[in-house]
This record gives sequence, structure tokens and C-alpha cells, in this order.
Amino acid sequence: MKARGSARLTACERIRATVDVIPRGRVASYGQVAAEAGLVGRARLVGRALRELPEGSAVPWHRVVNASGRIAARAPARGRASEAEPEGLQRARLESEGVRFDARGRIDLDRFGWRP
DNA sequence: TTTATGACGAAAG
DNA sequence: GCTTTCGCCATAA
Repeated sequence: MKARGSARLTACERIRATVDVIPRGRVASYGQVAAEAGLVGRARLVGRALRELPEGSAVPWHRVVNASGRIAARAPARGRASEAEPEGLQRARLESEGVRFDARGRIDLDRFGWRP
């Protein structure tokens, strides 16, 4: 076993496990997930971890939003206008779970924010 | 094996 | 509300 067996999982691995624990109908901010994953101060790691996740992953990445309660701008403005995962998709998924959006597309973290 | 780059959100003013 | 800054990690060669 390598030293990286179990006591040294990559940050992305912990983030994946944490996001997978987010209950349905609730959303967590990147900082929230990072804090639960033991990576306080590395919220950006969560964003990168989600980017590395495969499409068929069972991780509810759509439940992760930024601290403003807005949809996590994944990579729609990266230059790929033909992206298969527009922001609308994430919003549709959250609405399907019962999460309500503000008229501007914002979520009330005070109401739907994940509280561990 | 090492080095270098890229890339992401949060916070503050 | 908007913009800029900071530092960290993983990947690739």
C-alpha cells in the first residue's frame, strides 16, 4: 500500500464524499463543502474537484453553489458555446428537488442552505 | 522524479 | 454590484 492509501486521500476524494452527503432539496456553498471535507479555506478546490468529476458520477454536483447562493458557473463562458451542461440544467435539477430560485436566479442559503 | 502552468471561488474595498 | 486580489491543488511534460 502506498502512503496515500487511506490517511492521505486527495482533496478531491474527500470533496466528492462530502458532496455525496448533501441531502436532496438542499444546497451547499463551495466553502461549506470544503469545510466539511476538512479543507477550510480551499473552496476553490471544490470547484476544481467537481470539474474533474465524470458526467456519470453519482455526485450531486448540481447542489453546490457559490457563496452568493447563485448557480456555480461551471464552464459555460470557457469559450465552448456548445457545452452540454449549461447553467439552466443545474437550475432545473435543483428546482426538481424543491429548491426555489429568486427572480434573479439566486437561492436562499438561509432556507435551502445545507446545515450539517 | 521534479518543475511549471492552469484553473476555481471567496473576500474586501 | 462590480472589480481585483490571494493562494492552493491537480495535471502534464
